[in-house]
Amino acid sequence: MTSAECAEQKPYHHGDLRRVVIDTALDMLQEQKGWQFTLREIARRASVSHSAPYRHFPDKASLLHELALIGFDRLRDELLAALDPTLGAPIHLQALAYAHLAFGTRNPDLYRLMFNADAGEPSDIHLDPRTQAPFLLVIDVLERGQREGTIRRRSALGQATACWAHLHGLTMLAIDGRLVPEKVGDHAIEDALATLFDGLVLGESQPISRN
Amino acid sequence: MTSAECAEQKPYHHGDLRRVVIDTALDMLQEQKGWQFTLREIARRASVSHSAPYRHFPDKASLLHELALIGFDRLRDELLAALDPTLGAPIHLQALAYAHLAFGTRNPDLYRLMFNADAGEPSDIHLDPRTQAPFLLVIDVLERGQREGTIRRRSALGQATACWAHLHGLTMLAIDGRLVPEKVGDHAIEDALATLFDGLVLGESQPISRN
DNA sequence: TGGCAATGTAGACACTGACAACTTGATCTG
DNA sequence: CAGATCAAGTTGTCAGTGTCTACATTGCCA
Repeated sequence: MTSAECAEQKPYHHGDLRRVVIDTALDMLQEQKGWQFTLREIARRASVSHSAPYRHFPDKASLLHELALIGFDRLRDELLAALDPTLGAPIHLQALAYAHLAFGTRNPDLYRLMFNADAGEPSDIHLDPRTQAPFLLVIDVLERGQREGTIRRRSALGQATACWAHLHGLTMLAIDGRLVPEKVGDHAIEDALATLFDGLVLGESQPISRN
Repeated sequence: MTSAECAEQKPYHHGDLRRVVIDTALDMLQEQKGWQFTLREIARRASVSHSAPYRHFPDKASLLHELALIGFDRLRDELLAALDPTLGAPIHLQALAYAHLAFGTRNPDLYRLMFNADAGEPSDIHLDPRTQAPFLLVIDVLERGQREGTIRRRSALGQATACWAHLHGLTMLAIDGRLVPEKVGDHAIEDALATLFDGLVLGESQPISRN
């Protein structure tokens, strides 16, 4: 029985505008190319005056900041969902890799927003624990693999950075349509991941390739 | 004896405006954060009317496109300068890696612009031969290394994609200030590259670490 | 009951990208 | 050498944007 039920005449106060602004912005990120959506368009879609969103976000940059943090939450959730403790570390890493790629491919503009740290903020976003969660996940799996003897013994932090960079780069290239088959082959992603795992996994246990 | 010499009163026609627009835009990319410079600011700096640049670029996106292509030219030049045919493939790759990183670090916003393919164009930029040149360089070195027996035998295309992704990701993370030591260790870049080379280089010849 | 703080509205300002119409001047042709 | 032509630069204009200020509405608490 919320007040939003009598849709005949909308009440003066929206009641849940902050959430609606965020949801609308996320929708527009999915639709549009680039995150050059406008606050006024968001207000229009929410049937609210053009400056109402400013009651909830001091400026556009802070909305972008919030969206990026939500993106990291979602990425962490999707990586968590891909975890299966019964599997060994190498397969585990592969599942994480494909989950990461899938997330980026499904939310290209949100993904770009998360990592660009543009939008005016001095990229202090990367110090937020919410952005660190996915990284810590990878470190855990690597350390477990080193204890199991399936992962090459090196600084897990360095290996995690390597995974992070590799996956991030691959995702960006995929998002930007840079992995066109004529240039990079038909199995670019699998091949690139194979080289990453060549550097991580001990022994000849090649990661299973997707078909 | 150009007409630009009598600076007392500037002539009606600038004479070299296209180049000046590009150079000014490149300057602003270096100064500012983000490529949200304005065409009008460029015109102001060039002491030219606000719509003069439109005689040389149909819109802002096409200027960004041109800037990105110039960026790829410069990246190719810097990678070429790092090449030394007397060296073996592994060291060679390491030199390319550091050159790539240096380029991105020195021109962060230009680098981001090159890869974002945002700005409205449908990312057809990646089909331009000018953007392919750096990629082909890496393939050459990898194929040579495979013939020499210093590089693991795999699809060179896939390995090149792996290098490309790894380097791109690492550069982006570095540019975005994501590799803060508290999170990722003091030797994040060296460590991450070590894992890449673990996956590429045959035998125990570890790449020389920078100190 | 009254007032206050949160939330929404209306209006304004400077700025931007883009377009149209006009001006200038070099260059080419008869 | 006169004059057309056309690239290149100018002013003016328009819709749209982010952001600020002043005002309106309303739920809630003393």
